[in-house]
Amino acid sequence: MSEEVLAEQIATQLRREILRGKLPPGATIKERDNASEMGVSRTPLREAIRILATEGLVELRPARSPIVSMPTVKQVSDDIEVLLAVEILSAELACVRATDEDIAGIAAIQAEIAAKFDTVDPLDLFEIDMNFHRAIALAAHNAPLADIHRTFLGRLWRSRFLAAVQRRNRERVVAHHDDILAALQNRDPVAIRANILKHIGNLQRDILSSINQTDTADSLVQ
Amino acid sequence: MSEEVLAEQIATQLRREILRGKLPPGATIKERDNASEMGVSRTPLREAIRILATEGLVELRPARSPIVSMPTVKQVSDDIEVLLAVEILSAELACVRATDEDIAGIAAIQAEIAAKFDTVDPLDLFEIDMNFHRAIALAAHNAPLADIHRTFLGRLWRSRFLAAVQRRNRERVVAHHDDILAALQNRDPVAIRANILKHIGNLQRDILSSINQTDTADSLVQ
DNA sequence: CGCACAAAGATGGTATACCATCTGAGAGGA
DNA sequence: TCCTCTCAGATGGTATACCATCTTTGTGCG
Repeated sequence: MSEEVLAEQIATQLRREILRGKLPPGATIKERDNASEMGVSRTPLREAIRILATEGLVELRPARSPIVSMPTVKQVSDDIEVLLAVEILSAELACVRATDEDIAGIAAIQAEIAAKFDTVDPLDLFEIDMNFHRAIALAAHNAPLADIHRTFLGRLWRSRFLAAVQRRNRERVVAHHDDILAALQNRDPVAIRANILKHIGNLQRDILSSINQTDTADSLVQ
Repeated sequence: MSEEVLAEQIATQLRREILRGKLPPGATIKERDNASEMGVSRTPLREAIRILATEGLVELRPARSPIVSMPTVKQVSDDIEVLLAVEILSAELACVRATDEDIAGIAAIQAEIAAKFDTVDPLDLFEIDMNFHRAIALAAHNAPLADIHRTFLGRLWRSRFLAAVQRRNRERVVAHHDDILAALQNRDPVAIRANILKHIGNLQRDILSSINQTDTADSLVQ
């Protein structure tokens, strides 16, 4: 038994494979095959699948193999709707509750994004961008709210990534983050709401146009 | 194999026992004991515990027995904060997206509450009250949002119940629901936001005063 | 008398074997 | 030729046995 529970490790590995596209939407995850492939038994693999199911990354079907989620446009749109509300609430709360250290940490992440934007690979940049938003959610000092935020960020990870590689706009992203950061530093809930709304609103538009371009049906396919 | 997956049945039963207080906060749930007691094996019981853990009703501890959650005031307060935001967003969306059937169903539930308020037992009334709020969340036609709502309603169930039996105010509850329903029927997002805020704001006050009265420490104990 | 260490029991984590159900292919009849 | 029924393989659900670790208690030494 290593440092972490096996099911968590498996979930982490599967999550990466799903988000990176190695396990494309629609792929089945057979308990026996994947378990033997990863060198573990079915029990922890099964538990890992349940974890990913609560995160919305895989879909359980009664008496059938679970499949990697293949969200419809409606589902993606709903997820964005929730993410937007959660980000706004988190940011507003952060204006009140964030410590100076919280804000300094967020500013550091933003500086890192600005510095590395043109040099680092998109995947890694994406992780940093995610950290920016995660840090704001954490600065709200509301644990369940941060949990929801993490869940929906993960659920939208793939859609966001597909949209981002297709529409890479340094000025806009950096400027938006600057606006958000400035509002937080001024502890101005009204301004931060407007800035988040603008930022995620663009995200929504990008994702939906990305889906429409890459796919004619109503589902995201690999 | 019966109509539903065993783990779900076990989760439902355990959930009821927790919410009804048969399994008080702080109680340990030993896999072997509870499994043999319920006549099932450890595997599905274990899975049920994980389900309840994602709902926040039980708390997993590494290499220890899971315990029924014993939320602190801070945790309850955070949960209410999320519930409030989710209810407001749901209600606003419902003003736009609810079908006439949705609204009629909600009105019917409200009528049932008003009719049964003084006759039915608090536990059953509570279920109906929960249905009222659930119905509004469902009328937003955003599945993940409704999931979050259900989760936090469940998480706060016990706190709300303890507060409700202690402070039973027919006029206020019915009037609040009437206001919310009227705003929905008028499809007035601004009014419904104000009315939900008032309703849940009272809930928050009641719960916190209830905790302070029944417990001097910072946790909810049986 | 008290503290520390060790051993045994308890308990969650993992592996595996068995069972019920679903799917799909193939054979047989209309 | 096509439909249907049956059977075998596949696959998820469940039970159980084993393992690692933690807790607790008791004993022995200081």
